[in-house]
Formats: sequence, structure tokens, C-alpha cells
Amino acid sequence: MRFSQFFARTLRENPSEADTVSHQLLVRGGFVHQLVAGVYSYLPLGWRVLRKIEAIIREEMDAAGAQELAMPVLQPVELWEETGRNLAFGEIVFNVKDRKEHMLLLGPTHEEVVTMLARRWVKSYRDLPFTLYQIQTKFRDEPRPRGGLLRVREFPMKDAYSFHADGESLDVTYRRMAQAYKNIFERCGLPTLMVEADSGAIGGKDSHEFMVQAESGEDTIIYCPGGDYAANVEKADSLKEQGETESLLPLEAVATPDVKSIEEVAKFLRVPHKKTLKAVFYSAGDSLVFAVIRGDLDVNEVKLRNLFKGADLRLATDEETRQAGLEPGYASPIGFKGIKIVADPSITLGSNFVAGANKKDAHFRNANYPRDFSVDVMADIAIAKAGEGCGRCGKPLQSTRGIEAGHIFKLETAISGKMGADFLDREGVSRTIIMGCYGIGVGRLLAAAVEYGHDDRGMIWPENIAPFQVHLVGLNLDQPQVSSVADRLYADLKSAGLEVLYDDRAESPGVKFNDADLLGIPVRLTVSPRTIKAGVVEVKRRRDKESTMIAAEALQGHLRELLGKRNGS
RNA sequence: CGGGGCGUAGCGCAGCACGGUAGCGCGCUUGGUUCGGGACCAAGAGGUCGACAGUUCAAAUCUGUCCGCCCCGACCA
Repeated sequence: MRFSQFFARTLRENPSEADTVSHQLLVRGGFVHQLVAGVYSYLPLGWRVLRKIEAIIREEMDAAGAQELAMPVLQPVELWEETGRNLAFGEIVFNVKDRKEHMLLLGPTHEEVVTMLARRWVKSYRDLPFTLYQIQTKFRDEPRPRGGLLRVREFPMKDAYSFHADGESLDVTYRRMAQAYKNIFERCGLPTLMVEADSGAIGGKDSHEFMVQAESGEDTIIYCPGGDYAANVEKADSLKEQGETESLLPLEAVATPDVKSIEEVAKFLRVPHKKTLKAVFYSAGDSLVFAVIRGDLDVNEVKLRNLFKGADLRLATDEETRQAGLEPGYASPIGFKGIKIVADPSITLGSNFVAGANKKDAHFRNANYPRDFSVDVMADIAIAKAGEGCGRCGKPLQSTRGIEAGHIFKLETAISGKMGADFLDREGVSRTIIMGCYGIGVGRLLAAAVEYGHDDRGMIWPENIAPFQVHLVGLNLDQPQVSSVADRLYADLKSAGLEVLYDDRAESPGVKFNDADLLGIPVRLTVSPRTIKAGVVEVKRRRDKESTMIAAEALQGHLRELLGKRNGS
């Protein structure tokens, strides 16, 4: 492609609306253009990258035995009423009305449609298992699009769905898909971390996310440096520090005027945070929930929400707390009944805790479970933090930020059960089809690749997904001798099967070199009066600092060495 | 939805407290000189100042309403 004819324009300055690196660079380089909030055009450069990622995904999906199909974006609301997920998704779905006032929606995902297909086709265990996938635009009216391509409202996604007669079959496919995902991300040149994830309101059992490590990521990952554990913080568990165990002392009330927060209490009574009990109140649906946890820890709302199966969980207001008969700042489960008490096991790691006295300006010393109070549910509701122990090996955990590029999970019968997708097993007994589903945010993956691969001059694309393989820069092309050499080289490279962006514009060298750095194509070749005189071509890899001069005759072989081996297909 | 910021030429911005000719840099067009890391000279094109309403002799500037975009939070199969 000749740059002079290419539909691309670079910007010298960062667009004001972008402050995520990938967003800035993709806009500056002319890869994407925003139409409205969270809706982007993929311009030729961006589209080329997207199609390369898609091609890799297709190859790996096909190799893993999945079959491609295409399902409609436009879906009838009735289908979603079967699973009730039109309510679970709520405001996030884009609704449309047809001319007959029939309500339709723009698919945010395709479990319902694909399960309808399975229901129609699958009669017998002999029809199972199989896996279907598509690469298609999804629509979600996110409350807040952000970070350029990282969180948008219209986006290309690869979604796959597997159907099984039993859990063992699902396990096999799940592992195969996990491996396919590893292959995909590796071929895209992106190191990812496979982490245990929360499966969210959709239900199901196992769930894993594939994370690209990046500061701009929306998720926090807790992982063990030993490599035996990694999880999204929403799901992560850890070994909490053991508090000191003393012989139990008698409960004793102390005056604590105006002392409310754990911080204040610990300071006022001169005890460490981990020797206090924290009480937090949530509103779940139409009732309140009383959460108790050791004072140095925090409540993981995702874990808590999962205990209440999808209920609308939010922090209760002080007003609501008082109405339940509790005094904010001085509340504790001691001598209290009325609302459900959920406790974290950390309240047993230690003894003689300081806890609220359920009246203003007073606390108890030496509170101990179960001597002094009882709880309704004892379950892990704590946020895991770096520094705490790995549940597998005990080593201190670490944390990092990540971009969720892929997510796989075992749906089991969460969808198929509600939709009556059944089959007859070997014994002629009707059973519910078991499902798995597997997603990759393709556009987000593209952005993640930039978050991962860039420097202060621009993007640095991995070979396999770069928009072009070679960036040919011609300098002083107004000299006929130079342009004829450059034109010939361009033609030769193309006929050798390379994808070449040929900068034949009448721009100064500085502009061309800076654009080459910005666009981040893996190999830059320069032809100029200088190189022609020496009978060489300058070769510079984007990720290297130095360039080398290669004799014109040896160039093709040299390029093959630089690029060839990476093209795995 | 709560908090904050912003909307003036294709892009980045100034002008607005104090109302009176719409400006700068980049980019773009034409001609010339340049040519290995964002060249120079000269001449140009390009804007209903987000929208609507109000105040005023007069509004980019003051007032009101609405719309849009970005950031933090809430939320996020």
C-alpha cells in the first residue's frame, strides 16, 4: 500500500478526549475514530489488525473443533423472557421497536439464541457434544464507556458455546478451549494470566479470565509468585494473618466517646486493627444484611452478593442502619438480633476483640466468638490482599492490574434449564443439556496489545497482528533514481508476499520516521540517495534502537529471517 | 445515577471575571527554496463560537434550559 493513497492520517498531538495510552496512540495513528461515546469506526489500519486477530482466533477455534456460524444481532425480547435475563441485564441492553411496535433488542451476548438452536436440533445424546462460535458485533449500553477501546458500547466479540451430555464432556471441552485461548493470546504476542474468576449473576461453576497485565486494566489480580494460584480479586481467597490467641477474658464495656471508625477505635484503645471487629451493613433487596469481619480486613461485596444469589446489594445508609435498631459506628453482633448476620472466618483468627456495644459512645473489650455472640452464616467474605498467604503454598501473594481479554465459564444448566433444552440419554431419560461459554473481546484485545506494546514514540506491534509487516520509507523520492529503486523494492517485496506500507509521500525525513515509529510496524526499511550510493538498504526493527545496513541483494533473505519464522500458519 | 472537567476552523488551544472587528500553533491549498528524525519563505482557503430561549442598541463573553464528550466513583454476562 502506498501511503500517499492510503486512507490514513496521523495526528501530531494527542487528542484531548484520550488519556489512556492505547486510546491516544490508536487515535493519533489513525487506527480508529470515535463516532459517539463508546462507538468506534475501525479505519483501514485498525481494521487490518482486527482481521489478523480474527484470523488467529478462527484458526485456533477451528483447530479445537468449534464450528463457526453467524447469529442475529436483532433478537426478540420474548426469547430473553425465557431466561429472565432481560431483567438481569437491565439497562445495559439496547432496545428497539419494529414498525409493528414489537420489542426487539440488540444482542449483548448470544446464550439465548444459541440455546434456542440447540433446543431445536438436539434430540439425543448422540447429537452431543458440539461447540459453536461466531465473531460478531455486540451491543451493551455500558453505564460508562471508557479508555478508548477498552470499554465500549458496540464491539466485536468472539463468543463460543459448547453443549454436552454430561459434566465430564464439558470438562474436556473447557480444557481444550482454555488451551486454545492460551494459543490465541500467545500468537497475538500477548502474555496473559489465566485467573480464577467470579462467574457473576449468570451462575455456573468454574470460570476463568485471561488477563493482559496493564496498569490501565479495570481488574485487580491476586496471584502467587510460586505460580500455583491466580484469581480476580472479586474471587480471590487467601490465608489471613493469625491474630494472637490468648486465654479468653471477660467481656468488658469501655466508654469510647466520639470514637467510631476502626482507625479511631484502634488508636483510642491502643490495640492493633486486627484485634477489632468491623461491622458493615448492606441492603440486599428489601432486607438488611449485617456483615462482620476482622477489623484489619475489608468486605468483598462480590462474595457477599453471591451468598444472596444475585440480589441487589449496596451499602446501607446510616438511616437504614438505625431503623434496624443499630448505632452506626458502635454496632456489633453482641446481644443483637433482627437481621441476618454474615461473618467472615477471620473473626476466629485471634481472641479478645474490641467490638461495638450497640449504643452510642461505647465499645466492648474481649469479645469472642462464639462465646459472646452467634452468627447466621459463616463464610469467606474478605477481600484478598497482596502480602497475605497463598492458600496453596503459603507464600505471600502479589497483586497487579489486568485487562480482561477473554473469559470462559461453565454455564452448566443455567440457561438450558430455563429454556427447556433437553435430550434423551442412553436410557431414554430426558436430561438438560450442559453448556459452557467462551468469550474474547476482539477490539479490547487490540487495545490491550497497544497497552502492552508501546514506548514514548508510539506503538510496537507484535509481528502476527501488525497492520503491515514492513514499513518502507523512501527519502528524496523526487530524485528519479531514488524513486525507481524504491518503487522496484516495493514491488519486489509485495511479490515476495510481504505486506508493505510504502511511504511515498512528499514529506520530510523527520515526518516519515516519526510516523513510522508511531504506527509501530515491526520492520522499517529506508531507501535514500545515501543507501543507494552504498548499495544497501537500511533495516530497523521497531523494537530495536539501532539499524543495520544490509546489501540490497541480501535483503529478502534477511527479512525472511526477521519475519518468516513467526508466521506460524 | 453521585462528584469533577470540558464544548470556539480538521487537530491542539487562547479569547469569556470587565459584552462592541473571532485569534494563535499544527494540519490543509498554491508557488518557490529545502531534504536522514516533526524544514523555510510567500500567498491563500477554512468557524451559524454545542443547541435553544432570554437580557441588551449589541452576546463566544451575562442568565436559564437542554444536548454532547472526558475523568473519578457506583455499575460492569
